[in-house]
Amino acid sequence: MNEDFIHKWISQVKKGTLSFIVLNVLKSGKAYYGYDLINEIKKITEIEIAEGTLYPLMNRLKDEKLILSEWVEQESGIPRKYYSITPEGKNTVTKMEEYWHNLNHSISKITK
Amino acid sequence: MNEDFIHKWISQVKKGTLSFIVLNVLKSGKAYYGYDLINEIKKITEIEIAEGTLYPLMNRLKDEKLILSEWVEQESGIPRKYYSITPEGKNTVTKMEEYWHNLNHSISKITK
DNA sequence: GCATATACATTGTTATACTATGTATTTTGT
DNA sequence: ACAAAATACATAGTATAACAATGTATATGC
Repeated sequence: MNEDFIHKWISQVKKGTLSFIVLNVLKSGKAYYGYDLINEIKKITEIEIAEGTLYPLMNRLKDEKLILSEWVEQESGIPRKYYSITPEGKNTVTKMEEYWHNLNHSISKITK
Repeated sequence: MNEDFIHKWISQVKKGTLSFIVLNVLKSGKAYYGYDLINEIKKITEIEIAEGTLYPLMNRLKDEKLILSEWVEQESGIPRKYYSITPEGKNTVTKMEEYWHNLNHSISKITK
C-alpha cells in the first residue's frame, strides 16, 4: 500500500508541530534537559523525536529567545543542558495555541 | 514581537496539512479544478494556499496515484484541469485522519 | 569485558511551502 | 474603448525543518 507516502506525510506534519509540542511541555516553567524531553514527549504523546531533530530544534528556539539553556554538572555522569522557557516563549506558545485551535476547527469541518 | 517566528511556524505547520486538507475536500468524489480548490479551501477553512504551492502539490498527489486529473474545455474561457480522488486516495486520507486525530488528542493533553 | 543506556552534537539528504515570475483569456469598471 | 482585475494554468529558486547516520564520552547491568 501507500505506507511510504504516509510515512513521509507524518514527517512533514511534524514540521512545526514539534516546536509547538516542546514549548508546551516547557510552558509550566519546569526545566528539562534534551534527553529527558524526548522521553517525556514520547510518554505523553507517543511521538518519537529523533535526537538529530531535537538538538537543532532546541538551538533554533534558543536563537529565537523562546528558551534558555544552562549546563548543570551531575554528581555522577555526563553534564546536562537544561532548557527553560522565557516570557517571550510563553507569549509565543499562546499565539501558536490560538492558530492550532483554529486550524483544528477548520479541519474538523472538512473531515467529518 | 515575534511575528516573524510565528509566520515561519505557520508555514511549517502547513507542510503536510495542505495535502490532508486537499484530499479531504476531494474525498466526497466531486471533482475540483485548481483555482476552485484554492477558493473553496479559503472559504471553508480560511487557509490561503498560494498557487505556487497548490499546483506542484496536485502533481505530487497525482504521481502518488491519490488523485486523477482531466482537462475539460470550457464553452468560454480557459480550459480547466479537474482533479478527482482515487480509491487509493480515499484509503490514504482515512489513515491520515487517524493519525491527525491521535496527534490532536496528544496535543490537547499538553496544551490545557 | 561487552552491550546497553545516558547525554550531547553535527553533517548530509529529502521534502515542501512560498515568492516571484510568466502565459493567456475573460470580465468589470469608468 | 481601454485599463485593471479576476480567472486559470505553470515553473524556478529559496528557505526551512525532520531524519538517518555518525561521532564523542560516561555509567550501568550481566
